[in-house]
Amino acid sequence: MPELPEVETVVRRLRPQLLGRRIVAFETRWARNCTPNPQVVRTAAVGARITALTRRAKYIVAALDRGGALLVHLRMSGRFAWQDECTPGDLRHVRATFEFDSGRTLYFCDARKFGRVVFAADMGAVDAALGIEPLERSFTPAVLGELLRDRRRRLKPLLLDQAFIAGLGNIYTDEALFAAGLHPLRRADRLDPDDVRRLHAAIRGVLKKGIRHNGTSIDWIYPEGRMQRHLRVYGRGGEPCRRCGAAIQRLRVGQRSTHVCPRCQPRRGPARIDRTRLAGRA
DNA sequence: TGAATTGTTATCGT
DNA sequence: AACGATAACAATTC
Repeated sequence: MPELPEVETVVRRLRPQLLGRRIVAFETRWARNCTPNPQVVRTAAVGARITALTRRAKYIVAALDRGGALLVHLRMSGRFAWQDECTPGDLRHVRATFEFDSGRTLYFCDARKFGRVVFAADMGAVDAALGIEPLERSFTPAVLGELLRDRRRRLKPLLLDQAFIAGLGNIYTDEALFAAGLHPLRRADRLDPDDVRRLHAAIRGVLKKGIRHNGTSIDWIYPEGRMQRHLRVYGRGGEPCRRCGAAIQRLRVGQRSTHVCPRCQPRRGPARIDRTRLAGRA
């Protein structure tokens, strides 16, 4: 399930191959995946040149010289594969094809058909619907603190909300909360400044590490990453915490499997001993 | 056979 | 009434 680091890895690999290329043909083999519809996407795409290939949240964004942008969301199982490099597995799940003026054809393969190909005439509207980019300079501890302050949701579903912060999925959310020592059920507005600082550093830390390792491999869907060897809690239910040895718990939060170390991530803030008050009572 | 996966949407409750 | 929680949904693999 590609998240920010996996999408970033895909974008970086594809960028030199797609930049400046003109799309000469587009076909979809699964009309429902085209937004708003296949006709609009094809009309916008065919004949257009790609002037930039970037990432916004978990979207791959191809800016077009004729205006607007082509967006691809991989969702659960989307992958790109060049026609001449396709595996038999890819070939079974081709949902859309892009032919370029280079003569090569790029397949969008997607076993579960959740992926989306979107034409956005106004990228500003897309942008406005998405939360802050955690790796941009504007994402500071102070900004995160402000965003959290007036939210009463539990941390885990809030961090997964793409309109709140862009790019985190189940894996990196669990890893970030562990790295910050915060329980996924903690309420957003109950963090103290030090909690916020640790969460900010943890989010950026796990995402950067993910990108450095080309993302996390997830069975056949995304085989190229190495980040899975560095996961501290995700997928480790019942195994000992690498930091304290306690058994990692697997729970369900907002219909998502959630992994937590009960000792490193207490449900309430760490029990700090207030010595002045103890002294006063004695 | 059912559990697991993502993000959006609809619905219900506070 | 706005926000939060919850369930359903799309489709497939192991």
